[in-house]
Amino acid sequence: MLSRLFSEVLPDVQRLAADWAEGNENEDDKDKVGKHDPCDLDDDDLDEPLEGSSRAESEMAGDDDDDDDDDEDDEAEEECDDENSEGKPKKRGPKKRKMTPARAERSKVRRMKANARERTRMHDLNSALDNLRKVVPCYSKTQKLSKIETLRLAKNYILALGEILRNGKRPDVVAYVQMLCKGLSQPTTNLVAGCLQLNTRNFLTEPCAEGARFHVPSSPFSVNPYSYRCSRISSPHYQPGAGALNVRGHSYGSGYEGVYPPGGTSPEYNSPDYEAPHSPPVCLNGGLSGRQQEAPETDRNYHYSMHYSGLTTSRPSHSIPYGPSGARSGGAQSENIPPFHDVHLHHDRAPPYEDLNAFFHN
DNA sequence: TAGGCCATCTGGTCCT
DNA sequence: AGGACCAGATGGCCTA
Repeated sequence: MLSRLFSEVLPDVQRLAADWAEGNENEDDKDKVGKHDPCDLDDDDLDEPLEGSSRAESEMAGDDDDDDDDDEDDEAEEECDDENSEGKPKKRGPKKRKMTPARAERSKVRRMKANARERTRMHDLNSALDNLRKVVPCYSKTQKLSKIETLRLAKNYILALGEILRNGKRPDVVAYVQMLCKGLSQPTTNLVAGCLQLNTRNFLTEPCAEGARFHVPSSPFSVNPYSYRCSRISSPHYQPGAGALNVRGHSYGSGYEGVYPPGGTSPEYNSPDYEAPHSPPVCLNGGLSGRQQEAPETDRNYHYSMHYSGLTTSRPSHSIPYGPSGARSGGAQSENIPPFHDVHLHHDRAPPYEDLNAFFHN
């Protein structure tokens, strides 16, 4: 793309540079305009066909003439003055400028450069959005949240974390899910809720033998799409290629219709086909990270071992209504969940939130 | 086929 | 003046 751009633009630029070097008072341009009275430019002048111009190019040439080639404009104005000095009344109002081939060419080059910049800008913006996707509670490399859903979820996520910090206590999972899903589309709501519900159940029901090492004791709402994915794959209901999540296309797999209630009423929804183990951001003890993507793999693993090893399983001390989701289906789900160390080893998220971590350990 | 999402082009506006 | 930013238009792709 860029090479094509350069190959197209560079010759023009070089030619323009050469034109410029020949002098601003390029007589060629004057000659080309010569048949027109510069002071009598009207719409017809702007409509003159441009060689090889598309509709866009024609429009571009027609409306870009207001800010380029002032030298030529000055020339035109000078000629106008000359004419006026001969007695003709001076025309008022904005002057319409002749779109000479050279001017059109320059305009074209400028437009192409602007397009390239705009593309780059949008790519940067999309990169930032991708980074944001990685730090919101649900992330998949293959099934991306839409832009708008990413932003909504991120906003809710920030608000939810702020709420947690403000209250200074572990959140109610149901309320947390509701807060997180506020304003999200139904598919995204299902996705997020599903992630949270399952992970909650996982953490609460995982045997201590396995969970002792990797449990997040004080994180009642740990979100880990990877375990989400694993639960699906390991589920007896899982069929490769069937019912895969498609956030963008809003296909979330059979049995995953409608909003998954915060209480968790679906004993066996088909988990979305998450492939990327990237997002445990709601795991305040170990998974919240905004910079992990820059961290090398070794650093990430280091962070995880820092946070997960040696932790002991403990239920949240206050009455969190895990009941419906956790109690009703947690056991069945957890049977199919691989040990969390399988998850975290694939995790590329470093948890640099020691402060927050410490806060929730107190 | 309709609808959602996206990339790109484009012109306008604002800022440096 | 040039670049950044923005929003509208357009067309492609994908899924239900």
